Amino acid sequence: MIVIADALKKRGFRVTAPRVSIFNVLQKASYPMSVQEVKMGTKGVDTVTVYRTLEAFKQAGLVVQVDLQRGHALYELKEGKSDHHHIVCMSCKKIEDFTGCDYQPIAQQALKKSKGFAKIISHSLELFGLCALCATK
Amino acid sequence: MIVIADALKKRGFRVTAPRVSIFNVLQKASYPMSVQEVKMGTKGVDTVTVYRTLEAFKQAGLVVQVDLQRGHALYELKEGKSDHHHIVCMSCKKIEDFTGCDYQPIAQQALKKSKGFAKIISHSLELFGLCALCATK
DNA sequence: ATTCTACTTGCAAATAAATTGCAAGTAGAA
DNA sequence: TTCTACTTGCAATTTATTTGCAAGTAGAAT
Repeated sequence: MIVIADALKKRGFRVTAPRVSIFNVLQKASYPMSVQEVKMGTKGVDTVTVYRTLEAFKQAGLVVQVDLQRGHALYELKEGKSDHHHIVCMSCKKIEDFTGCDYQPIAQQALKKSKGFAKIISHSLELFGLCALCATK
Repeated sequence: MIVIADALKKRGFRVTAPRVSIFNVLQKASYPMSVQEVKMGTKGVDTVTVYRTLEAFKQAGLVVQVDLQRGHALYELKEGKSDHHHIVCMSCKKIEDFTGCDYQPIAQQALKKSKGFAKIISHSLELFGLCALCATK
């Protein structure tokens, strides 16, 4: 359990109401959220502030951006469950987490074979398919 | 080498100038392109047509959408090199391909462990890091 | 070759996503 | 308590994507 104020201070962020609120919203979420959803979750934080805060949190490594081929980005706390990814139903958009992405060897090999890359910092991996319900339709 | 007209007909698409043009642009590209880039590559195809065509090609399995955490989607031909992915420089945006993503076991295991998914159709995997040049700055 | 129709396209306009500038507000160091 | 650099909200842009519709046309049928 991350103590919000500490997490913010540790990274040089000021502890402000909008940031705490956004952090809390993300912490309660059980799936990656859109900017709009995060905004709804707070009480009155401006959309722009949500954008800026999520971007800052992302830079700081507090938050991860998730792209699920929708028209907009999603965000979730990195928190403890560091290296999990998502299975997404292409029909109903349901999202489930999965773990067991052993990407280190893949990343290392890719790095070695690459022509001009020095280091890998993060990765994204998402699976797209059909949930049991949508598969029968 | 895909014969454009055949590829289109085989999937029930009419062979039209915009489609052939868009296909050609993608075929010449050495990296995933944005809608705007594709449009620039053609001579006068409307932006909306590019959107619609890319979406149709994607549904048909001709084209793959790539999300690199920019504000917009990128597209590239699926073509022969089926299962390649990208290493992206977070600083200068340089893109390089890599292969060797053995995702089948990961996908199978994720599917098995999942609560309600029936099948996996596609996946995305991107590596984010720094190229040699940007890493020194 | 001509006809006909369903599929396509371009244009205009709407909707949605993300960014920028700036003045006012405030957390936290001094 | 003071002061300043960091933050925020609001307005306005810019960029991305979608939708409606009339006009155009590929390709099947004749």
